[in-house]
Amino acid sequence: MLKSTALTPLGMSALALLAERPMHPYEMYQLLIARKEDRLLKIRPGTLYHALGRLEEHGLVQVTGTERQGNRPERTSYRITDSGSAALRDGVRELLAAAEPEYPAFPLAVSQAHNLPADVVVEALDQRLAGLRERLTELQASERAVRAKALPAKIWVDLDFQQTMLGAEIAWMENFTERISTGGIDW
Amino acid sequence: MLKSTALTPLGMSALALLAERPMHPYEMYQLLIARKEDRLLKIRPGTLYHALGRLEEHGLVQVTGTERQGNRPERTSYRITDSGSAALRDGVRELLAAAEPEYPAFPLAVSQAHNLPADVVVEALDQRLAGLRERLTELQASERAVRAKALPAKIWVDLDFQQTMLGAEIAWMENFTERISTGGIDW
DNA sequence: ACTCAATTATTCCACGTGGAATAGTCGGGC
DNA sequence: GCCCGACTATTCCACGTGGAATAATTGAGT
Repeated sequence: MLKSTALTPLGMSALALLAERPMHPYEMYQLLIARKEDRLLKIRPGTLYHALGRLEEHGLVQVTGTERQGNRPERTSYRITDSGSAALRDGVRELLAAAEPEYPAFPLAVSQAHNLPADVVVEALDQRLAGLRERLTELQASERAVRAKALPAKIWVDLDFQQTMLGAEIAWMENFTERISTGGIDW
Repeated sequence: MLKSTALTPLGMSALALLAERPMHPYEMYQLLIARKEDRLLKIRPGTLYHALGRLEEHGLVQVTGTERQGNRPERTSYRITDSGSAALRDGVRELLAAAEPEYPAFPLAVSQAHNLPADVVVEALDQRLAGLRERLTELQASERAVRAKALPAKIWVDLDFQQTMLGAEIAWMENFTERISTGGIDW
C-alpha cells in the first residue's frame, strides 16, 4: 500500500467511522454532524463521496453492496479493509507526531495590521474577540454535556485542548488591544 | 468590485508587496522568502503566478510591462490598482475580525488518539513536542534579531502572537502526556 | 387534502494549491 | 577552460475542496 498517500482529515474520520461498522456516505455525514465532529473538520457531503472514492482506490475500504429505498438514489455502503485499519492507526500516529507548521490566517492578518490605522485594528479585534468568546462558551457547554454523560475522558480530550488554545488566543488579544489603545505599542 | 471574492492569504501578501512598489512575481517570491514570511503562509512560486493572474482578472493589479534579460524567460511586472489598495485594506480588516474557526489537524488527531495504545500516543506526542520546542526556539531567535534592528514593534507583533500560541500548545501537551503516563487519564 | 420546507442521497463543476517540468544562466571548483 | 549545481523565471497538470444542481420523499402547518 506504499504509505505514500497520506490521509486527508475527512478520509481519516471516514475510516474511523467504518472501523466501527459498515455504512454509506450519507450515514457518515449524519453521524459526524450528530457527534459535532464539525468542530474538528469541515464536513461537506460532496467532499465525503470523493473521499470514499479515493479510499476505495487505495484499497482502504471496499463496497459491500448497494441498495435502494423506493425511488431514492442508490446507496452504496462501504466497509473498512485490513490495510484500511492499518492506515488509520498509522495516520493518527503520524498526525499526533507531526510538527510541521500549519498556516492559520490570523497571524498573517496580524502581520499586515500595520497597514491599517490603530482604531480600525482595535475595532476589528474587538469583533473577533466577541466571536472567540462565544466559541469558548460553546466548548464549555459541550464539555459539561459530555461530563454529565460520564463518558471516558479519553473520548473528549480534544475539547480540553481546544479550550486551552482558545483561551490563550483570547488572552493575547485582550493584552494586544490594550497595548494598542493605550499607546503601549505605537502605531 | 463586488467584494464577493475574498483574497487568499497569498493574494493578500502579494498585494501588500505591490503596495510597496511594482515588481514581478519571482521578485515577490524572493522578497517573501528573504523576509521569512514563509512562517505565516505557504509560499510556492507556481501558486504565486496563479494568484497574480487572479488578482489581475479582478482588477486589483495591472501589468506594467514585460522585459527580457538575455535569453531568460520574459518577466511580467505588476503594479497595484486603486481598487487593489482598497481590497487589501478590506481584506486585512476582515481577516482580523473573522471569528470563523479554522481547522488545524492536531485536534482531530487528539480526538482520534483513543484508537491507539497509550504508549504509542505518548511516544508520538514526545516527537511532536520536540518539533514544537524547536520551532519556539527559532521564533525566539527571530525576535531577538528584529529587536536588535530596532524596527517598530508593530512590524513584528505576529512573532509575539505565534510564540504565545506555541507556548500554550507545548504546555498543554506536557500536561497531557504526563496525565496519560501516570494514569491520570485512563486509557 | 395540499403545499412548502427540510431531509435524503448523490453527482458534478470551478477553483486554488502544490509539485513537477522546463530551460536558460551564473558562479565555483578542478 | 569546463562542468556541475544552484538560481532565475515561468508554465502546466493532478489533486482535494466546496458549493451548486438534482431529484425524490417525508413532515409540518393550514
